[in-house]
Amino acid sequence: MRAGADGGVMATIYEVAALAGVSPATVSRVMNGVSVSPERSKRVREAAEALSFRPNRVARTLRRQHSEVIALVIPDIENPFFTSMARGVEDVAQAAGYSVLLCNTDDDHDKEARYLDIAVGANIAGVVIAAAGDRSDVKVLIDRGRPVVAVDRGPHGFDIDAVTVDNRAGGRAATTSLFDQGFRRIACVTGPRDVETATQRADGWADALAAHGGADHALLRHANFRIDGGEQAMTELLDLPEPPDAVFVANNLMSVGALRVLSQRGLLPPAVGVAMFGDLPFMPLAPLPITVVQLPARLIGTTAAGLLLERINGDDQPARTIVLRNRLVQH
Amino acid sequence: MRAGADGGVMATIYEVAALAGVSPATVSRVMNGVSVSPERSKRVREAAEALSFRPNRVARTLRRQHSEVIALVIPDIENPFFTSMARGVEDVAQAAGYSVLLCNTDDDHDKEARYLDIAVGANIAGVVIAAAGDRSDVKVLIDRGRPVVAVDRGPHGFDIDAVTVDNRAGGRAATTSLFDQGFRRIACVTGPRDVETATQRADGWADALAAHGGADHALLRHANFRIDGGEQAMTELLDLPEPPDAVFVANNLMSVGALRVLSQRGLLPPAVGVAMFGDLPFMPLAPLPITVVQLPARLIGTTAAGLLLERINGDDQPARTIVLRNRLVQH
DNA sequence: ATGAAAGCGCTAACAG
DNA sequence: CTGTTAGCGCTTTCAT
Repeated sequence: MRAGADGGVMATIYEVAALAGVSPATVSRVMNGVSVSPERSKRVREAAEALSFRPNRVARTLRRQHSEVIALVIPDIENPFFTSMARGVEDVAQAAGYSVLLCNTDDDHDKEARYLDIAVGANIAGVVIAAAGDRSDVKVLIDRGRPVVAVDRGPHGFDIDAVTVDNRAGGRAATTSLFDQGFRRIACVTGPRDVETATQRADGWADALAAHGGADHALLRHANFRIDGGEQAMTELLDLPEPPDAVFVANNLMSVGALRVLSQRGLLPPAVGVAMFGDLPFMPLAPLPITVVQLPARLIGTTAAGLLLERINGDDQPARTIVLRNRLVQH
Repeated sequence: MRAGADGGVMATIYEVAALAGVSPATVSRVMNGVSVSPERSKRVREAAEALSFRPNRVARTLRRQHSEVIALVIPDIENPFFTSMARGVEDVAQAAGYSVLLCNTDDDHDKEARYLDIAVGANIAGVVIAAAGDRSDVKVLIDRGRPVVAVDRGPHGFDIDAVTVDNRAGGRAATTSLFDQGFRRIACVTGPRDVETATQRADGWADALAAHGGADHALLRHANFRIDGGEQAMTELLDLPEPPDAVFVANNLMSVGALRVLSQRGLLPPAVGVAMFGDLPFMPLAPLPITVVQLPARLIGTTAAGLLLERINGDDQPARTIVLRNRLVQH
């Protein structure tokens, strides 16, 4: 036994082989379930147990040129939408014997690029990515033949698998619902201009109002996709000379912010119309009368991980885009 | 260039060396910031750029016996407390050039053990772990000299660094606050018996009531640390012949469940007293009159990651336990 | 079914 | 400062 980095010990396949009186190749075969005589197999297993041998995955990866790790690249690990998705990815990956390397990009293209470089260098089997923006560059992976699946938002200009929802239709449905409830000055709080889900959802809002004299673009706000973004945008809207009587908020966290502001001003639904894209997480109270476009976050994750595993296993059919259904719910 | 796993190409240090007209060792030195003549250094950099070379971290790790990856082992990635913590860990790790391998154990000891085995085999530099239970076994890591830092809950019987909060004092303070508000039949909903944070917080509850005739243990409930656990326990309590007039709930998600049940029955605070351990995440409304023991989740993460990095860098002073302050807030 | 041996890409002595 | 070389631990032909 040799000393490990910090004085620990790491039994190798050679030591197991020596103890079991077989060759290293035989140990390798046993560890990988390749046919070995029962008698030797037993000796190997006992020797491995005795030495508390753990196969060195680093060496294996170097040799096989392929690791059992996938990377999950998301912009905000504190957003419940992405954690649900992460959970879905993790479940599927784990069941297939893969680990998940978590990459929180914070919507920062540099951080994202750095992570993708690491993924390449680590011989990652594949990547599920919710891109920081339209122009995220997954070329470094594609060039090396690593499969990539886009979720939620797609990096443009790459012909890769994607799992999304119909953002525009969702925005339209939510807004239409507000209109049907009798609201007429319907505002929209959406995300950054360079995030395609944000613009699509806002387009849906505009669509819905087009039939009724058109959307008033003074009532459109772009904010970050966080709570403070929602607070700020909602405050601005309420301070307008002619404030809206309803609002469609294009993501879950901004909805929290918007509702906080409304709540502070005593303007809770149904006094004012509220529709939101994505579920309000951890709502502790009996439901407010709010219109919600429910996103199948976990399903997005499991679906994406499934596609990725197929690609990892050699599937090379043309790129697919899977559009998952979002359900409109009236609380 | 050789074919990669899926037909991609991966330039090696040898190819860069050949193109730059230097030895592989020189390329390695350039990539690692070891002194090399400026002229050669430039040639190497250009060659690397031209071949879009990415150093193979797998090979490096095999050689160095040490990777720049730490594992974060948590029971529930969908719990905002752990995601905040994860965020803290990730920030510090990333700043120090480390990546984070996310391990979601789902409170399952087998899953946890499997992940720890993987961590060992992957030559992980260290582990931050919120153990699935008291008896989580990090021996496999300790034996090999890999540093481990416990957060939130500590696996017992190991002399390792830990970052915690004072659970008992928090439980006591929250309960005392309810008593001071005039409530007299104060129930407690806490987590599983084999999770030390759960029992400690319940002990705090018992402490607080000891001075006033003692706690009524018919009002104590153990549930899982999830929303449904809180719902179930709260329902049971309210259905008691003599229901409580207040409740101390020992974690954030169970509080959501408890409040949902209360809300459904029209029993919102201040009609009934509510105190909780951990912040209510994403509260969309103006604050209810609730007593909250605020946990510095992110700080726990950054602190733990800091300790871990110190250990990775060779610090071998005796194990430390850092107890972070939790603040009592009246909303 | 089993063993011998080469080599995955990199780093770190060691020698110059 | 620079090149040569020997592995890190494992898998996988290729023989046997």
